[in-house]
Amino acid sequence: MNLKTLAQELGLSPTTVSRALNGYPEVSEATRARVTAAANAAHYHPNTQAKRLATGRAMAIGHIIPISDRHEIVNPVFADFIAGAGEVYARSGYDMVLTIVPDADEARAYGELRSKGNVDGVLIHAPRVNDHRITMLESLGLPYVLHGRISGIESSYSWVDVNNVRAFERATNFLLDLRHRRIALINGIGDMDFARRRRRGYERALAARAIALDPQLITEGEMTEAQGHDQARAMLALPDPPTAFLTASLLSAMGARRAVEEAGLVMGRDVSILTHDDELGYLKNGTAQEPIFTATRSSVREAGRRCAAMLIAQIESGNRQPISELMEAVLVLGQSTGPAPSR
Amino acid sequence: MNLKTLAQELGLSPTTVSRALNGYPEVSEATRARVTAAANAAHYHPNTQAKRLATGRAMAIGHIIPISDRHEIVNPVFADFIAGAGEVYARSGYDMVLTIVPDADEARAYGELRSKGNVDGVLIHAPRVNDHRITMLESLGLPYVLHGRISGIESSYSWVDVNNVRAFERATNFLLDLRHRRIALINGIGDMDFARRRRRGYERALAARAIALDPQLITEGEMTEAQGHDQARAMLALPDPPTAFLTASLLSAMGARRAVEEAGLVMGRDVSILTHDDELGYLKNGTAQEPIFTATRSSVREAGRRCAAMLIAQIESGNRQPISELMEAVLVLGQSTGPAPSR
DNA sequence: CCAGCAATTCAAAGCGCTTTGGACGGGCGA
DNA sequence: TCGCCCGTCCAAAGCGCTTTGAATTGCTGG
Repeated sequence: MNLKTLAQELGLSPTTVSRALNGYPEVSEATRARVTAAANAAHYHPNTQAKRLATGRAMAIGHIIPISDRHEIVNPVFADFIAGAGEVYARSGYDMVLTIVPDADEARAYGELRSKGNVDGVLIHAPRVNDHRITMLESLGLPYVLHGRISGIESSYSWVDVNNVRAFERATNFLLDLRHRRIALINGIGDMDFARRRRRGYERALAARAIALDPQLITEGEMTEAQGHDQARAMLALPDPPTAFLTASLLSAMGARRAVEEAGLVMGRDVSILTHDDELGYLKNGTAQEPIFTATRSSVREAGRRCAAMLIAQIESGNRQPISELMEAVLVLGQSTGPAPSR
Repeated sequence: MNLKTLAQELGLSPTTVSRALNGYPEVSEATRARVTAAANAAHYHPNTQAKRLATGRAMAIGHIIPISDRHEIVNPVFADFIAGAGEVYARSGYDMVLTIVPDADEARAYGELRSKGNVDGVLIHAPRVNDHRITMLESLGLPYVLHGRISGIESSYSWVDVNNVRAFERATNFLLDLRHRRIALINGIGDMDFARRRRRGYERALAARAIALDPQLITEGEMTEAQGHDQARAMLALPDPPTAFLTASLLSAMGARRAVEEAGLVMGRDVSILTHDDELGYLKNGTAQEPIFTATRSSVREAGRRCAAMLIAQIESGNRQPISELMEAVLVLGQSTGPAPSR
């Protein structure tokens, strides 16, 4: 079933049928009703490719996911982000096209996406410090929105991000208020921009109370259970071990908890753990009313929604002015933190 | 830059240029070389929409992801599966288009995908018992491959699946050989087909040794850390608690381990845990040489690759004969299992 | 030397839609 | 009554590619 035959059946021209279905005013309401009725009855949906070719709009948003041996971007956070963005795309009639590329080919992938014209814009994930993608996209002239920010870049660009500095500064202050002085940071991978910012918040809070940084208490890595466990265990074995851990993800926090328990200590009493919680769909921090871990909480799915909405707005308005949105994390109290044990 | 202008610059007709680039034989090697050189220099890539319209092939595979309040399909397993499939798509020149829909609209989404013609086929995730999607896709005439199987359906269809029955039968037998008699099953959601099959394997092994099923030792649910923890804790509090747990995912196993440790027991000595491990990229079961949990192991990413390859093969061959592939899980030995403690 | 053939190349139609520029007719004001 | 405008509809061009059918060229063999 296509436009032409539908038009023939109705005794109308394709022009009129097209206009009726797309809500143009130069068609009488009577025929519009007749046309929509017939279209529904015939389960007619205009061919996407033809529509795209005629309008020059791909009605699709690209996500490029680099895959490397070094580490995985296809992680749990990514899945939830995608889900949030996908909701918005679906509502707005956009397709989501995912491209998995070996990370050596990433730049080429953007260029091809552009020149093949199969997306109207792209969403950029997991920016690193001094990430080169922004300059590349600028030169391509392809609309984009960044999930996160890039510390090394001066020029302005569109982004949605959590206020990571503030979140981790508050978290650190919270632990300091509980009289913790040996606070460890189990961070995400060091050249990820969000990890850099979290560390900055942590350092700022310590500096404000004139507490010297102890490099032994700062680690980084892929945010897995094993990372949390191994790094926490190593730090607990130090001569002067930390009394509190700040972790970058729920998985790391779970690993840290295991290390704490293995050491015969009680979480929340002997050792406090405070983590960032992305509110992943399948990895809950207890219940909303009763969290297990005290956490800085910010929904990554919501971030996905906002990124998508922002990108679509940019595309449809044709506006190239960069816009941005900073989300604040809330600090929720769980059972994993308590006053520092007195020595 | 488009075909026409490229052809003009070369002093050739669009026909010839198109043929040169697409490898048709009726063009001399000399001009083909000249054309490809010019195309590369100009960074020319044929417009995807136009190509699709002209060829009638979308060069895209659809994944429909229903989203419900009840539970999340956007889970970690999904992310890894997607990554595997995406690798194959990228190599074969296909796009991956993800559609997120409220699960009430799922059927409609397939219909639209079909009639709008923006995919050449679809990959079906997470089949349930008596899943209706197969019959629907058959009637739509849209090529598909199923990741998993559907117990209630007699007709044949294309699928890739792990031999879940056998995996869990072997796992159960392994525990039985270690003299465990109270073996608990912490399963995935009950109406998921894979959960049903795993349970069948478990039941079959017990039946073979004439051990009665104890419904108190069988639970199901979303495979999260909390599920593993809560359900294991409840079972450990029974008058006659299990000495071994069989869990459906690494996350559940981690939860179960926590419950075991909270009860003052030692995993691998007092209580054994054996889990299924999907080999997720960011959720490793220790290292390959030294697993933490004894596990039935099968890479879901590899499953994604095989599903994608199978679907593309079907599409390109035009073959509508159902094909299928059964993957066997391997049983790897970790530190989480040991002989049943003597009473 | 020319018919016949293979190797190259091209013009033009077509994929299914949108959109521009008109055509047509009815109602209104002058 | 006539002219004009507005509401409604349509024919045809065009989006950028592929592909059919035909044209052109250069050779070969009789």
